[in-house]
Amino acid sequence: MLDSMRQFKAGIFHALGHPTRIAIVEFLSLGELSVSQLCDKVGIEQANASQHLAVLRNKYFVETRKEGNQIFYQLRDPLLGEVLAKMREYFLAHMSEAMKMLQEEKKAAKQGAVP
Amino acid sequence: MLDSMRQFKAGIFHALGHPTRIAIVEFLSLGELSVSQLCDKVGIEQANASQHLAVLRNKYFVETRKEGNQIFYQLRDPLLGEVLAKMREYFLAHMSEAMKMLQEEKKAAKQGAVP
DNA sequence: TTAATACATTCGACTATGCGAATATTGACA
DNA sequence: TGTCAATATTCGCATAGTCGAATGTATTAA
Repeated sequence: MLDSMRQFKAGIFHALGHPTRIAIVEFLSLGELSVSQLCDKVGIEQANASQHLAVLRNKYFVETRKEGNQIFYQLRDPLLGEVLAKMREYFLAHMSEAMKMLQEEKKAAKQGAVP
Repeated sequence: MLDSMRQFKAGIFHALGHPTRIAIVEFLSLGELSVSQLCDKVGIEQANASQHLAVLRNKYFVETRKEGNQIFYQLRDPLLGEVLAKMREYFLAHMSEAMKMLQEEKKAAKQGAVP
């Protein structure tokens, strides 16, 4: 049972563990958006957006409203915003490390790009 | 730059997006532990533990203390505990959904197990 | 120095995830 | 009805993550 709970928690984090989904959640935290609006803002293909939205739906992060032809997504619980706010605190408190990590990621990306 | 920030955030969530690492963080939140102690508590192989600890180290979630032959791990920032506490609130507020998700995961696991 | 212990890293196999292209579904409207 | 527009799903491929076994590296003790 404990293990199930951990699986649940990990699932939550995992769903937020992709930059595109972070972007989606951030945009939605400002208000509801249709899929095509999200595609524009985030800058991704429609199919890809649907896939990421499916992940967020499966974890009950978002809910949808159908209006004619299109579907509007919005965040389901302001608590999620608070979690992200706590995360922001964490980011600020560890800004120097954040920068270090970003540097390292850039380095790794460059190495990967010159094979 | 915004994108880098999102990558950073996603990296944080991603690092917590695995049940084994959740377990590790939960045990460490009670106090520091050596690797072998963690292996016992979590119930995983030593190599696997090292791999997961490497992920947590790369994200600066944990810090280490060497004592003789062994290495003790502890959480690095109580803020992380607060993030997890917020998450706990979220879990409690969505308990019914959590159960639903667990049911679905069990179903999927059973289907996968009878090919 | 050698042997043993504790931890880290690498390796190979497997699984999962992400992407765009193609395809399906649904609703609006002529 | 047929067609278009918006969204979802499926498919094939490539990449990344996970696991245990094997190997590497320190550190302690004999």
